Amino acid sequence: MGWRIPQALKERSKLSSENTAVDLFRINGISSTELKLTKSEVLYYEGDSANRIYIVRRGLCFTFRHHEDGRRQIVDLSFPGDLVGLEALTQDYYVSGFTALTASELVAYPVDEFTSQCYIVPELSRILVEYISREQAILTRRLVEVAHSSASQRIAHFLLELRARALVAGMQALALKQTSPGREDSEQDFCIRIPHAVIADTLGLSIVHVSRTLSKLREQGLIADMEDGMAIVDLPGLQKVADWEGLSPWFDKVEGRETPA
Amino acid sequence: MGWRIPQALKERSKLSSENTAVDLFRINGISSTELKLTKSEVLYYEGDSANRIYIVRRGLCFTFRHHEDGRRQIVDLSFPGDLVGLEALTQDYYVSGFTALTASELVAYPVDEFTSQCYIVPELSRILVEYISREQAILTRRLVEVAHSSASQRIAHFLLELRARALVAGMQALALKQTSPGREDSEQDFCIRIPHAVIADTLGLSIVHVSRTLSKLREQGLIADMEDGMAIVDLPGLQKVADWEGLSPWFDKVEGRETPA
DNA sequence: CGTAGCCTTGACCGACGTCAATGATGGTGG
DNA sequence: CCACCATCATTGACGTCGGTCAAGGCTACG
Repeated sequence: MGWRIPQALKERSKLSSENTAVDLFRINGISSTELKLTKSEVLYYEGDSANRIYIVRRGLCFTFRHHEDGRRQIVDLSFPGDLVGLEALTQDYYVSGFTALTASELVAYPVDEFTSQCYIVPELSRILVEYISREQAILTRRLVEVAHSSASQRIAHFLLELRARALVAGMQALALKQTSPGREDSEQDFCIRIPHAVIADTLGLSIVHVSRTLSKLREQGLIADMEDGMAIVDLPGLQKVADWEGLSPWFDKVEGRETPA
Repeated sequence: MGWRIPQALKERSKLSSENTAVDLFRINGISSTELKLTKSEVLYYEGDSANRIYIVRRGLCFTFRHHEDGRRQIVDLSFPGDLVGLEALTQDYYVSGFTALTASELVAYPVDEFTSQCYIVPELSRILVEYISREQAILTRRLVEVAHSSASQRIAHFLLELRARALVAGMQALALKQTSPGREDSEQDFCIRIPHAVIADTLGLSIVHVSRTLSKLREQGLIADMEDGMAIVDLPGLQKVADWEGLSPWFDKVEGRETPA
């Protein structure tokens, strides 16, 4: 029952598109509306009629659903550049709600204008498929994580994902600031400020346990409290705990035994 | 903190396409190859180079990934009519593996032929987006489920999902047969035969606990052992335990309180 | 008859949830 | 400037759901 090393796995997608979604929508004459959300403001709820698609320009938001017991599951965070509300393409009502974690700016596109174009313009189809696939990869990953990992692993992974996505989105830090200018990725790294409740609801843990687990990571010297949030102090160490493989969900180890059905 | 009743929620997708995927692919001249899988045969592993897309014609299969500790997570089951391996559209290597639960027949399409067409032919784009969205809905749902539900709820829900998807796919039962001809949905209903290990790996539970939980459901008179698998005896009862809302993930109750960030 | 899967059951234990009390912080209005 | 309150974080005590280990049974199959 050994580990089989697959071919080298590439980070980049086959379908890299040069234009951003925003550009594409503009080029194709889809009308846009700017809008702002204040912290904690809800853009739409589960069950609201779905008639718009959005792109986040600034700020940090998230998509959520509610369990019947009233508890909240955060399905995914949205960073600047992310597409939001794609459910509107295939459904009449949103299945998830969407709200702002920090004050945010979005652009809204009417979905009917969108659908009339999106299947005709190859570029748009492509960006859609690509984007939904990416979302799906993140979701799948999170599913595996929530189903099989310990609290420390989940949290470590979550912090790394936050960092990676924020960097991709061009944020130097998360609703916050960089610790000391000039540092890159050595001991003291990235600074994160986010309520424990958000971590808990994303990873399916209780707030209390998130607090305890963060304390443990702190004791282990992996993260530290800064004046404006927590910082990743030992990036390699945290990556080891989280079994980090990069933002893309590629595996660098694959089990090669016969798979019992 | 009351429940807000949203607008009536519809089951149907906005983008209902009359042609099946198989028809569409044929019409657009994409070359196809038939292939068979024996029980437990693996079609591809995580890390294999991704150059084909498949459609399941007969049998029951599933997509899996491995956790670094060697444990298996089943990401989704595939029923006849389901598209498989769409990761090939956006990535060079499969991120998940795919294998047959029962002897199965598939059709394979080369992905390069596919990509040259799929963004140009609106019908194809549409079916893609629609399909991936559907997959994503199931995934999201499962995430919420795994994160927040008890073992009985997860299992009850899983059984109902199996039943619903099998019926959609036109299977009268699951690798099996209908119990007594003439019954519809009264006391004795649908018959399911599936290894406990599959349930466990799908829902993130141990085999032992799956066994225990099924026993409990049996004691409660919700399911029963038949000579060729288990049958759902009390459908409404099971739906109540699972908090079943139908195959589509629409909520019929939405919490309307302000959402704390 | 022996072996290999798969299911079941019991004993035990640990990770995580719940409840509750206490602090730290920061914004707001008087 | 301070009192007040809301939000968020922390910590302890305690309970439980579900994992692990191990043994035993059932069926299928060579």
